[in-house]
Amino acid sequence: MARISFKAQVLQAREEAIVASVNRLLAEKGFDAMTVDEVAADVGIAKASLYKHFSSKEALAGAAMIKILERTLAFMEKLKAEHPDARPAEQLQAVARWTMQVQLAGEMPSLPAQNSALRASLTTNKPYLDRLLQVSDTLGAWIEAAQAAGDIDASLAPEVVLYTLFARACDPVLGLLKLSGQHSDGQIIEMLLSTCFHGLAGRPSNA
Amino acid sequence: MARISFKAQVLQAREEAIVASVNRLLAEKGFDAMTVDEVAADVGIAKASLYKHFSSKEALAGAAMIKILERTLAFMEKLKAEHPDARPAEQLQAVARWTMQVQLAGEMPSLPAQNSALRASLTTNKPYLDRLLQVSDTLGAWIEAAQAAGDIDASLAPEVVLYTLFARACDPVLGLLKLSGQHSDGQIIEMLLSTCFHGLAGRPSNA
DNA sequence: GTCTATATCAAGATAGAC
DNA sequence: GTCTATCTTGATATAGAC
Repeated sequence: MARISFKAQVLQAREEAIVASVNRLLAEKGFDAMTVDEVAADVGIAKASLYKHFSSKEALAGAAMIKILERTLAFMEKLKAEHPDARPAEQLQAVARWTMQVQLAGEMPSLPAQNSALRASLTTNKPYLDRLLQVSDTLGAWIEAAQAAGDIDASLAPEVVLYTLFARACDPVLGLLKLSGQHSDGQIIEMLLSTCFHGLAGRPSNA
Repeated sequence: MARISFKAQVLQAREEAIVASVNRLLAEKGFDAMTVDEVAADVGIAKASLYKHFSSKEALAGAAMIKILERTLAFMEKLKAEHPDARPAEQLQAVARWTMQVQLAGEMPSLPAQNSALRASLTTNKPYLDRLLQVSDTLGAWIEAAQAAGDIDASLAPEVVLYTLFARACDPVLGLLKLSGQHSDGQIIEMLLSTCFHGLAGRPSNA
């Protein structure tokens, strides 16, 4: 591992602090409501300094997305290592549970599906696209294996399953339930996991 | 029914045209990306004229939401009239299918969950709140009946089911699948309905 | 690379004539 | 109520000194 100068370490730490702030603000208010002034104030530096590190608001969001994708990849690697013999469907459920926990912790950045400037920026952000592809590939392999094993509905197109898992990772339902304050975090997660994998109808009882 | 002057009819027709434009733009680009200039241009009137009808951008969105809630209420009334003996779970599924069709038709306005100015405006918009409550009450009654009948998982809090149905009515997954172009509208709806009511795991086969 | 101060611009809202 | 022209604001981004 190459030695890194002290100066570079400070720089890197600053960038990590920026990304952490962006991540939190994206989770809390979303991309459109987040302002660059807020980010700068939160980090404790001047806005112009922010722009020395990241060239645009979109680049900030991209960095936050890269970070969460890397956390996701790390979690999936840990799953593979710790439960090498788990059924693919169990791995998928573990990932879904983890994304909900991240969401409950206020650490899941969620981007608007429709902002075109942001989309344009992300689709030319290679580091982001690489990690997105890597996450999709790992999940895709588990999905197909789970379908072959009969644990995930084989009549569903794999991309439907994949998109659904991504969508549930930032589903507004979780935030609404949390806001209503009538259930514990654990209850919320178990109910949403159940609706995700077994639907509103639930597992049929043997009547 | 009171007679309405010709002038008032023209006015009303104009307002309906405005709401229709807003509805389409909200469905297409979302609240934040929609501009009042666009709405005015789409309707074919000056922006200042728009503001004679609606006092703010938030009020425009409110009018569109009222419209879609009224369409929803009308659909549910029709369901009750035409299928008085249907199981509550079937009614719920029919509503979910209908909302997906509306979404596929590009007629489902979707508002950001986090925009605070918009939320503040809607929470003081009585006509909107009234209709929202009415829709929620009808759905809530069906949900509890379906749980009693064993067709909806009784271990789920009713509000989880309600929020989930609302969320699936503007789920981004549908738009993504439509965009990918690999499935017909009918296939998309059936797959998403299945994941909604029977989950990613699907109905267990009798192995 | 950090700061203060400023340019620039898009978009919500309004003035005032007709 | 409709228009054209304008006001105002908030937010992205940058200039230029240190």
